[in-house]
Amino acid sequence: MPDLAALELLLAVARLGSLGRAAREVGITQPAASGRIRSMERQLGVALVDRSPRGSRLTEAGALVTDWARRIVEAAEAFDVGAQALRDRRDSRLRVAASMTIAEYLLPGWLIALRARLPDTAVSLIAGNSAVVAGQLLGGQADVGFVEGVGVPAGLDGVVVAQDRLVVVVAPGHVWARRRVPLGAAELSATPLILREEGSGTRAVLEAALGALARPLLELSSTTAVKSAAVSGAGPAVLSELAVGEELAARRLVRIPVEGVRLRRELRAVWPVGHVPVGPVRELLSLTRGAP
Amino acid sequence: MPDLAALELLLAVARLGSLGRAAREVGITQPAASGRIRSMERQLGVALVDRSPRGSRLTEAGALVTDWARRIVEAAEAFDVGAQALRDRRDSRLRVAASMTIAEYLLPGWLIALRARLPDTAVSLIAGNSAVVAGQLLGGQADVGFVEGVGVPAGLDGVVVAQDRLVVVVAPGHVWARRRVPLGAAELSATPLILREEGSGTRAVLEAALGALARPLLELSSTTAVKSAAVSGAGPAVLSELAVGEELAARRLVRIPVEGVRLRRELRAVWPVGHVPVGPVRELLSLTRGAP
DNA sequence: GACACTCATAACCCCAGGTTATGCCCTCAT
DNA sequence: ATGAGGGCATAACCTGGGGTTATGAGTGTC
Repeated sequence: MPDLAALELLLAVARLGSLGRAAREVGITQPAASGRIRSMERQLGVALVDRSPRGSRLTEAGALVTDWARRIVEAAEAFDVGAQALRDRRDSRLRVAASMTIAEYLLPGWLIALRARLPDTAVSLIAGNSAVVAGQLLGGQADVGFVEGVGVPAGLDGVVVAQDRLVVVVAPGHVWARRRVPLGAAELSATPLILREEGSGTRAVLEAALGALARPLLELSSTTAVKSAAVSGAGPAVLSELAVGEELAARRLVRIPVEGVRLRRELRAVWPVGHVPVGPVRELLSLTRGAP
Repeated sequence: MPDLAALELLLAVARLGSLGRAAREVGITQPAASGRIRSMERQLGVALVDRSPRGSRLTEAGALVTDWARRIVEAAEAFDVGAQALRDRRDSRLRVAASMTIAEYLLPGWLIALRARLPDTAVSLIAGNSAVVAGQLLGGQADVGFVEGVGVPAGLDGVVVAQDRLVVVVAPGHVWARRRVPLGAAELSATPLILREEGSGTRAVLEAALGALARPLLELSSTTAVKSAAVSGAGPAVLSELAVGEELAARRLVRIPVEGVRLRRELRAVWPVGHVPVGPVRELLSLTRGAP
């Protein structure tokens, strides 16, 4: 498996049309770039770039590989911006406190977009539940927060920035994967499901929407664990749409349509009452408005 | 930036709850794993795992980082399975020929799923346009093909496995990003757009749906180039929904609803007339049925 | 024909990350 | 209590991948 730096180099070559220029962009010398690309081609067993005395162009296979690589590099960029926010807890100009779900799935994308607009704004991130977020804001340790669930914590103002829908998913092998009729509320509430433990946000929403729930098939302590169990065919699970996007795209999970149930919760940006968002906070909010 | 192997190690630690066991799983020794995690914590400036004499558990920050890391590793897995298919052109048991769009966006996911069901089936991939795919199939160099566009090439049978929708997108700063009324066909066809060059599949679909088109704002030669131009605010672009999923999620692009135009094309699995799909081909098709 | 650009090759060098060997800490069973 | 065993850290050592500089060869362009 080639490493991240090599993939970035490949993207640079694709964009700039020359090994040497790509090398300069990623901060290495031309022979180093030449060698890296070659060793990558050896690893993959396919020629990736056509060298010519007046530049380098991607081959067919190279274009394909590059597009796959781009996805890795983009995920790495999200990781990087998130990690940086986690690290820079000191004297950041924009301090964000966010719930886990938001920090995990939405924030990196927002931060990448924010960096495009305000490249020099250092951002710091603290992740925690609603109470933690409220505490950070009221204690003056954060400038803006993001929470999920019903209502705004006391002492805070807020706006809805996104909707989180819960979806019912099963592994592709499950009988439900073949059904074409939407699931009804009655049937859903009568079926044992894979769920988070009692008290979790998603479970609360589900219980509120359905009233009674059948005894869970499995109770697990993290979203990831629920997802893995569902992927491996243990049974149907109910999860945030945000959490299963990749799995649905890759067909590791299949979404089962549901009708007659309202499985949404609001994701809100919040700030202390009276603090009208200005500056970087305002900028960040303008990015999030209308997000999925 | 930590490297891929380190991220995989972190995921293993999260899953197994012990540095030593994680080390064994990824094929290194315990001190090596210990060192890698530590150097990663140094890089990120955050403690990721709580070591105790009876195992290691992720910290809060560690859980967040791990979830971000998981996305990178999953993208890398898709890369890997694709790259392997590209390499193993010799004596593979399942030879797939696919159009670029499908090879790029859908096939890796299918191959991961297929590997879960048939771990020992070597898959090879050839990417090309419809004519290439048809040639490969009729010449006996491929077992199954995937093509986009209207109709099935002569001599082949096929089924629709997915719909590809074209979407209108703009950068978040564009005026259209604020509009709430759907775009009409007339308005769309009167607006200069960023498009692929004449003759490309997506452009053909657009022209078929709209009749006349305004002179393009920009004509570029790859989907990626169109996307980059749109992201950097050059203007509205029309692209396959498959190509812009990430950008929409990360708010680098905003989708503009359109009404009164049918912007779809079918993605089909194809095979030589008479060759009823059996074995691995049948298995692969069962995975793709009903995909987005 | 000189220059400017491409890429490749060769010789050298360094350190990140691996290994083995060992010790400390804690828990649990005898 | 006391060893056995699992879990982690530290230390000393080794290796090779990937970097560097220096140079040459091919192709346009002025």
